[in-house]
Amino acid sequence: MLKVYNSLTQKKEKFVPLTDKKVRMYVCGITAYDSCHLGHARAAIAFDVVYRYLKFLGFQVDYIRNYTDIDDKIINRSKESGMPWKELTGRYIKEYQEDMQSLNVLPPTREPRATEHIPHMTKAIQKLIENKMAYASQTGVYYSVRSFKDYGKLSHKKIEELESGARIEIDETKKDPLDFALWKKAKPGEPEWESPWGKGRPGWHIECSAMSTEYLGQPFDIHGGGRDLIFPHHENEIAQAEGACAKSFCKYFLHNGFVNIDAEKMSKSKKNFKTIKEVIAERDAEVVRYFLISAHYGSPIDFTDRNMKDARAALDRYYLLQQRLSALPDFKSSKVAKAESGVEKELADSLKNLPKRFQEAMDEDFNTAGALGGLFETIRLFNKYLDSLQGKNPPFASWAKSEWEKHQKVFQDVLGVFVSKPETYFERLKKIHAKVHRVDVALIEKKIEERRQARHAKDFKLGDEIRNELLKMGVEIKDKPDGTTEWHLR
RNA sequence: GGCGCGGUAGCAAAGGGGUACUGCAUUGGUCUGCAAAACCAACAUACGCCGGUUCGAUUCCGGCCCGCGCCUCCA
Repeated sequence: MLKVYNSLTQKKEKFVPLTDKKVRMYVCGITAYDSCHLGHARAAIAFDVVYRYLKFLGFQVDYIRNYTDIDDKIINRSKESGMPWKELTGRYIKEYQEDMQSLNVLPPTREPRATEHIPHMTKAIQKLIENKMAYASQTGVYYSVRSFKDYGKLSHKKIEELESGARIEIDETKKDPLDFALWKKAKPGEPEWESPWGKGRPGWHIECSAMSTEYLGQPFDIHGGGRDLIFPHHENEIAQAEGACAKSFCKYFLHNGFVNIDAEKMSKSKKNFKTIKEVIAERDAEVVRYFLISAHYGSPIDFTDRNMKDARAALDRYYLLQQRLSALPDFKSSKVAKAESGVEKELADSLKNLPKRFQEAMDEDFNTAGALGGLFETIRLFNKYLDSLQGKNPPFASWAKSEWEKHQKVFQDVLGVFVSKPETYFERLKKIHAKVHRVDVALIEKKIEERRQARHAKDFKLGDEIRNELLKMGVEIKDKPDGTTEWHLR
């Protein structure tokens, strides 16, 4: 039974979709005016895992993730750069999609853009005006926050408290400082669309309530996004959707935690961000994805060199086992091989329990960290078994391998990691690290060849000297039984 | 000031009323010409502090301290 932490109720609740076997989910995407950073990657991956797990559970999932392709930041950036807004947003949407592909994030069912849904938004605004929840002024149309009695139910804030803390805004024709814009009238030279209140553009919040309800209906099941969107963005979406048609907006609100740098939130305004492209180039996309799912999606996660190295080490451990396993014969028989020795029984049990343990963890609000814990326990036992193998009971060996591979499929499908061939993975990392640490691969290989010759001539002293020399360069070597030597960078 | 999230070993991170999944690091060992990898063993006098409930709490309740976040755009 899947349970999810619902920000609305502040509790972990049983997940029961509104329509049997169907899940309708909307996640706030990006504002396309600049390159995306790790924080955006985290949100995307968090909900990608939600999407994948729901599908794994057999739900038919309708997953919408939007692009904000018009707003003040876009207009400003367009002015600064001289690039037309449409070209600008097109460029960054494309870049985002490339980033998502490298991170193995599945495309949602639909990725609507705000500017393609202006008529729906104006219709929604009209409805709000009719319901006396909104009013037009000289500068645009505003939502009257006080007219919505449930305002604050998501962020658990009270209007009076907001009032006292509200910052003073200049040049507003709002009736109340808390009211927010549904429609902004265009200033000369700004992008504009027709509306009953004059040419202009939609406010930020209306796009999400309009597009989500257009594609998913009202109410729908899951609304996701970063924690920073709880207020005011999601709070305002609720006010708009429920103010317009007196039906509940969405059943479960899920929010992901931030990526921190030095224990502080990564963000554009603090200028302490790392773009997705940068991090992928420096540490590998699969390592980045592993890192981001190694903690629960709702908690903060600290981006540090050490944490990234740990993530890489864990993934290395996984692929090292895969490499060992490739030497085992494939499973041919249809009969389940019997575990004989103690280690075999231990491994067989662990393999048997792995899917259960995986699902139990994932059922607890998508606990990816817990799921990985179970996997690594099996990895340890598999290594132990392989160490004690000595060619006994080969049917069990190949059966265990096939069981393992069967379960890997689930991890790959749901978590989106462990998807490479071991050789490809190590090759990729070798290249990245050689580049990042500026080491000369040709030189390393030359040294290794020198060492091979020295060892062949039984000159172990020279061989060890070369090995130490390489170690000083950060190169670690591994002599394989077949006489070849592998290397990797520390 | 209001609201929210969190504080688990050297680091990271699960768990959860009956004495702690996992990854990295450290120490000793097995293996290896030596290494590396792997495996074995050791490593938290009990999970921020103080009270309460309980036969029993790190896990529940209350208070406190500390960190982070939102209250302006933000994944």
